[in-house]
Amino acid sequence: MSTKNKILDAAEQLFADKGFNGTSLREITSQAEVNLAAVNYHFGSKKELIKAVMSRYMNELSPRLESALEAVCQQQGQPSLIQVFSAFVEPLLSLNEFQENGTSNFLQLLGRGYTDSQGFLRWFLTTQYPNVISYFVDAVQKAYPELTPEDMFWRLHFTMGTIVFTMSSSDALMDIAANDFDRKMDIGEVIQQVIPYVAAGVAAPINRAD
Amino acid sequence: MSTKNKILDAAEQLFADKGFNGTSLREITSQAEVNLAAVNYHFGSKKELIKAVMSRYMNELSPRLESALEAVCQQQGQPSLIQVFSAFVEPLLSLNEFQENGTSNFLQLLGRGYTDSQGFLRWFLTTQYPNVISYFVDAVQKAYPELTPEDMFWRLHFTMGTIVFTMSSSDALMDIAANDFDRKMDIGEVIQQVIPYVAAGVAAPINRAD
DNA sequence: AAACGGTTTAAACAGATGTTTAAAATAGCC
DNA sequence: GGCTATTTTAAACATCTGTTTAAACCGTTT
Repeated sequence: MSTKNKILDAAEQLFADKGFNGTSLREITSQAEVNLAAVNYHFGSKKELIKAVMSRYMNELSPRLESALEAVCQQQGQPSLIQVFSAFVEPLLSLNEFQENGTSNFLQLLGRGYTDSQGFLRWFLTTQYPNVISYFVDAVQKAYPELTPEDMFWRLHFTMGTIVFTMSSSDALMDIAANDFDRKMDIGEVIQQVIPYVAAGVAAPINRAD
Repeated sequence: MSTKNKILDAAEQLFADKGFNGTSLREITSQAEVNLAAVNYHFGSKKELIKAVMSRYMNELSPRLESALEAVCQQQGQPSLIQVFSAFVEPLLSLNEFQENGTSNFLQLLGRGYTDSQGFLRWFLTTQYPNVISYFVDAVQKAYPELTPEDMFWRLHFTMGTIVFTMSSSDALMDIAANDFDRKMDIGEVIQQVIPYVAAGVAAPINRAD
């Protein structure tokens, strides 16, 4: 395994667990068993390392996501919102073959990126991977044509929030659920739990009474 | 204004903007125009300061929240989920009279607390203010009796996630909305937008097919 | 006026942070 | 083997972190 990949793997795990600000380069390099200076040699800076960790996942995920959403859009008849959201499941779960804890790590990183470091990661994702977003918007548009662009905007961000936030604390939540309900869930089951919720949320009737 | 309150005000604003880890005591004390050592003198440590900032809001909010939820529970007839969630609106908006940007700041702080510092704030809130949560669970239970405790657990956390996550990036989202749709919203309108979404999410049909 | 408790202050503390340096080690190539 | 370019290494860098210290300050009480 190359030094570069050892750093990426260690950084990914630590970033997911403790956030970007909460993880030092020394923690990363000692877990990766490489020299401290290797990060700046291979990546230039900590900020570039964060981008590299996210890019590795996005480059794996975004083509699968785009084709899955495309398939839903192009199937004959109007797709349901459940179908649109379900299109995410397989690509997301496939990250587990790409990397250990891949699905969970990626979603946690996404959550971190929205709140840590003044949202520069949100800028990075929306500018670097605009296709995923526009494909998704098209799919939802087809499934729920009555939704105005403005309502769509908000509901997509609510959805993003639900997913990302849930996943960023999914480990803690799964622990609680295991204790309280005696049922051990994996990340796939949590995703299955959240889909009806977000689908119903997006499909909620529009309240123009106010 | 006392030194203690000057620190609390400055810390609140900075914590909301940049997170707990992302804000140093020197930033806080220089914005508050007090000496650096004042934080440790008055609060003991940074961690205690964080608790104090949150407590100031929770002590203001939780009695209002409890009585609002109690009122919804005790009204005759079965309350709707929209009513349950709407019970949060007035208490939350009342924070704006208590403090400038109070509503927005508090919700952002809540969002920070879930992801920053390994969730110690989640522990703090659930142990220090269990009444708010149990009142809320009761109210939802009444509004949607078919929901099993396990599904309830997940959907309440999805809801928490939606709210908190949306609000923690509400400033950025409101900016985008103002640009794209030429409509300036305030925090109250965002809350009104999110209520149908979370109400429909919690009310979603249970999928036991898997 | 003196003594006192509470508060503020400047300074220093020890440790952690991201980054840079220059020498050492390693690899690939003629 | 000898040369070159890439990579690794230990050490130092300057800066920032939360916290502590001890002296100074202030209003109150004796």
